[in-house]
Amino acid sequence: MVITRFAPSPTGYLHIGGLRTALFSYLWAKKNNGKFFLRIEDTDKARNSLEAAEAIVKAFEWLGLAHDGEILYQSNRDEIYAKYIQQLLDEGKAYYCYMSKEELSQLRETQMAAKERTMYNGKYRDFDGTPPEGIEPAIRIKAPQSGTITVKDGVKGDVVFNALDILDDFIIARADGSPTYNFVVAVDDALMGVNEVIRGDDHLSNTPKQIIVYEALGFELPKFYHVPMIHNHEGKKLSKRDGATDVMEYKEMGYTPEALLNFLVRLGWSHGDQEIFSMEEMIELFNPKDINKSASIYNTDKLDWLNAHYIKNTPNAKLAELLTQYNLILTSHDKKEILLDVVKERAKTLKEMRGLINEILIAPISYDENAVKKAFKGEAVEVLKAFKEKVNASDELHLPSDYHTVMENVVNEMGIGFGKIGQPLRIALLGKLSGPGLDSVMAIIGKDETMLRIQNAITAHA
RNA sequence: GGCCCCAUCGUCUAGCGGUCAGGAUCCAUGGUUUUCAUCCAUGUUACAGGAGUUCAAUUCUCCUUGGGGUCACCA
Repeated sequence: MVITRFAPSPTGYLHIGGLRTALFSYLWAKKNNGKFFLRIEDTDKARNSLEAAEAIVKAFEWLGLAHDGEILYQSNRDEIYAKYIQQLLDEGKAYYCYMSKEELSQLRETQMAAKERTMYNGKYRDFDGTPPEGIEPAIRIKAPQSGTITVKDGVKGDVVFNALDILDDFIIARADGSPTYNFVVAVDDALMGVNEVIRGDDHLSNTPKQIIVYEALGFELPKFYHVPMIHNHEGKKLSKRDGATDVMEYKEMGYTPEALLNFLVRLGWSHGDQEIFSMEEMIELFNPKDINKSASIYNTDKLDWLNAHYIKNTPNAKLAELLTQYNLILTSHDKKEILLDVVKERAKTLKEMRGLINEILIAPISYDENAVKKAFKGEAVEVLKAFKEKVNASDELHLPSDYHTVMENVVNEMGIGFGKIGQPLRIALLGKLSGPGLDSVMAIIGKDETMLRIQNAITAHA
C-alpha cells in the first residue's frame, strides 16, 4: 500500500508550491488505492499558529483534496518523541550536549574566521566527566564521521553525500526538551507508515540527516521524491512577495479548483503532450517517475487559459452556483440559460464573468464618448427610432432569433447594412462598442428594458 | 564559501543516438462574427559553451559558464 503525506509547517498560508507537492502526493496515493495523510509540523511552539493550520485545511476543502484519517499535530506527540529520544540515549546513539548557545556561536565564529565549515565539534560526544553547572543540555544524535550516505531519489537518482562534508552531531531535542524537525519528520513518517515521501527539492540536503535517524531507530526507509522548486520571475524561490501565493487568493480572483489543479499538475510533471486533465485522469496517469528534474518558473498565462477552458465547459447550473460565491444571485432570472451561455465564452475568471453579467443586466450609466462619435453619425437616431417602433409593435419577442428578425426587417426596409443599426444599438444597450451579440442581450433583458435603453440613448443623442 | 541539484522556443513541456527538434501558452497575421471575445487556420522563436565517446549527438561522459537549493536549540 502506498502511503504518502503532506506535512506543512503552520507558519503561513498554503502556497502554490506546497499545494503542488500535496497534489502529487494525493494523486500518487489515490492512484495506488493508498492513503494520503496530513500532518501539521508545529514542533516550534514559538512560531506556529492555529489559524494557519486551519487555513490550510480550508484550502484543501476548496480544492476537494481530502486527506485520509485524522490530521496529525506534532505538538500532541511529545511523549512519543520523548520515548524514542530516550531509546537513543539508552543505546548510546544520542547524548546530552552541555555546550551553551554562547559557546556554540563562538565556535561558529572561529570556524568562519578560519574559513572552515561551521559544525559542532563533538565536544560532548564521548563526554563522561561532570557536566557543567546551570546548563540545560540539548540532545545530539551521533552521526557517522566518515563514509557516505546515499539518498535514493525517485526524481534525481542516487545522490551521494559525504558524511564528513555535511553531517555533524545535529540536535534532536532542544534544551527545553522539545524535539527538532529532522528528528520528528523521520519518526512520524515511520510511525505513520509513510513509505513514499514526495516533497520539495529544498529538503534534499536534509534527507541524509533523516536517514541517520531512520537508521538509528531501526526504521525502514521510505522512497523519496524531491520535486524541483517553483521559481518566480527572477528565478528565485517563490515567496510571499511574489503576488498571490496564498492558494485561497486564487479563489478570490475567480479561478476554479479544476483549473488551478490542472495548472499545477503540469508544472514539473507531464504526460506526453496532454494539457487538460480531469481529476480522474490525473489520478489515472500520474506517476512520480515522470516528474521533471529542473525547476520551473511561475507564470500564470496558462492558468488563465485553463480557467477559461473550464468555465466554457462547466454546465450553467454549476456556474450559477459558483457565481453565488462572488455575490451574484441569478436564480430568479428567467433568461439565465441564455445569459450564461453568452457570457461563459468570454470570461477568463468567474470574477470577470460576474462583471460581464452585470454589464448586461445593468443599464449603462454613461456612454463611451469615442464610440458615440463613431456610431452616432448620420441617420443613427432615425434607425434606433425605427427599430424601437418595430420592437414595440411585436408581441412575440422571447428568443435572440426573434430580435434578430426585427433587426433584419429594419435593415431591409431602410436599405442599410447591419453595422448601421448594430453600432448605435450596441451603445444604447451596453454603452460601448464591444460585447455579446445584441440579439442575445435583448432577449436577456427583455422587451421593456430594451425599449427603455434605446429611448435613453435617443434622448441623450438626438 | 562548502556540499548538493539543475540547464530544449519568453513561459510550461515532449524527446529517452539517426526527428524538417513535437505540443501548449504567449505574441503576430488571416478567416468566422453587426462589434469585442470565443472558435478555426497560419506564422515568428529553442537544444548555454567547449572538449571527448560514436559512422552519427539535443540525447552518453567530462570541463566551463549560468541558475537554484541548503548549510540553526526554523520547518
